[in-house]
Amino acid sequence: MNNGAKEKTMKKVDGRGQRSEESRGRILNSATRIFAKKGLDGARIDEIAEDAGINKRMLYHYFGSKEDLYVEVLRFNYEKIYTLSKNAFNLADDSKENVTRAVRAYFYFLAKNEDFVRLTSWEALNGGRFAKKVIPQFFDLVELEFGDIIKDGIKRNFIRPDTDIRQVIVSVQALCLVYFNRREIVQPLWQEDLLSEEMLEVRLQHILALIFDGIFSHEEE
Amino acid sequence: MNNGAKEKTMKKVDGRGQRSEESRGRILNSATRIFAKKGLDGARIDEIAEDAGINKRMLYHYFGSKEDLYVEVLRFNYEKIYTLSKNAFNLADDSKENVTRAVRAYFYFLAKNEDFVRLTSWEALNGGRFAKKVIPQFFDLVELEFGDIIKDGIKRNFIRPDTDIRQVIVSVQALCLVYFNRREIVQPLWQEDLLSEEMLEVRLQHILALIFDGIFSHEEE
DNA sequence: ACCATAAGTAACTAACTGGTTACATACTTT
DNA sequence: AAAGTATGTAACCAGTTAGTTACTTATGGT
Repeated sequence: MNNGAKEKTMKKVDGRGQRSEESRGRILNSATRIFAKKGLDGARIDEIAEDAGINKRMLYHYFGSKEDLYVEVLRFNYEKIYTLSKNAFNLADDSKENVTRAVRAYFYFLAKNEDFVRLTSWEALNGGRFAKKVIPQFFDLVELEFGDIIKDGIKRNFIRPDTDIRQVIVSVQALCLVYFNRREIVQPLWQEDLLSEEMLEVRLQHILALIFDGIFSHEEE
Repeated sequence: MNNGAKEKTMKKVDGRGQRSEESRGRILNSATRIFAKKGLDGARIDEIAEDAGINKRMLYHYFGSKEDLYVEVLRFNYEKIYTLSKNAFNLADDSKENVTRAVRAYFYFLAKNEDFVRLTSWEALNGGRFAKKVIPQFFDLVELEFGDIIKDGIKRNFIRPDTDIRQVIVSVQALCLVYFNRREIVQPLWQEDLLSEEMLEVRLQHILALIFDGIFSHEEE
């Protein structure tokens, strides 16, 4: 419904159409930040409108309702990681390199998109009620691409044949996500900046070491 | 403040004192369930009061405010895992057995206390703002005990000496937590009951395999 | 029996929230 | 320039929420 109106205004390159697109964009960005920070319940429409420098009337004009806006925010952000998986998850000859690159890409994507981490965390807590409405393939897509990398690794005998791919995918997600998800709780205990270049790399190397020595075939034991 | 009133009523074994303790307990249980399900913002005081079969007036009498009740709920639930770490985290001679037992205890505690998983997840999303107020040692305690197990493993040469203990603790938490945290999102994709005895054991064994082959010294590679 | 107090009830309020409406202005097309 | 539409504003509404108040009932000590 909003998409229809959007397209109609889109064809105007200048003037009102452009301004409406700008407004939509500003709302989406503000809403992303505020929904990420406070969740669907905690976020206030008035706050989003004010932050976007737009009137509440216009916000409802563009997005219909709070929940609809929230869903649009999810779509807007999920598209980012969808793009990531299409670009960074390639199948080369070196299995170890494939996994490393995919995990690194995923890890640094999360590091640089805290809003995304938080949005998905809120979603997890309400059972993916809204995420399901938007791009239901999303979760699959990234996982499928990563799954292919693992499968290929098994075929090439770099990864143990009895590896449970689904479990590995959940584990990789877990190892990356929780670091950012619980950052604010861990930070005061560690007394270090978990987002510094060094600490990020330490964490990533730890994750890779854990994964590889777990899933790669060993000669011994 | 409430503790004072509580103690005063406690000394009566029967009658008013007992009933007030019962009421407090019922409120705490209802609040745990509802806060876990909907979070601090989503939960409604009226809903909690009704669920506890008590008047809202009394709820405020016992707990002062919504936030105070929330904090009490956190304390009430954190004490459970504190007890766990004291009972299940023992140092025996077999390092592998120590780690296995601790991880298993932690994993099954989470499996059987979904409210706890959700409460801590909500807390992670608001930066542990309220958790910090209650038992600030909590997070440390479990981690310290587990850290000791790892340290002991290193001393006994079962675990690589260059192991970053903090990273391992976060990773263990991650591998266990995310399975339950994202259960509702993973479930429709896997089309299996993630909480069935079999699936729980599959996940636990996967976690243990991943951890051990990561942190235990190998002869090769 | 009586009284002080704890436990409980229901109705209320002041503030706030998501959502709406009546109205004004700016821009584009013809 | 007229007309139509996109964009914007502010006041408003109905429902909800956390928290309160005035009042009643039950209990235990004396």
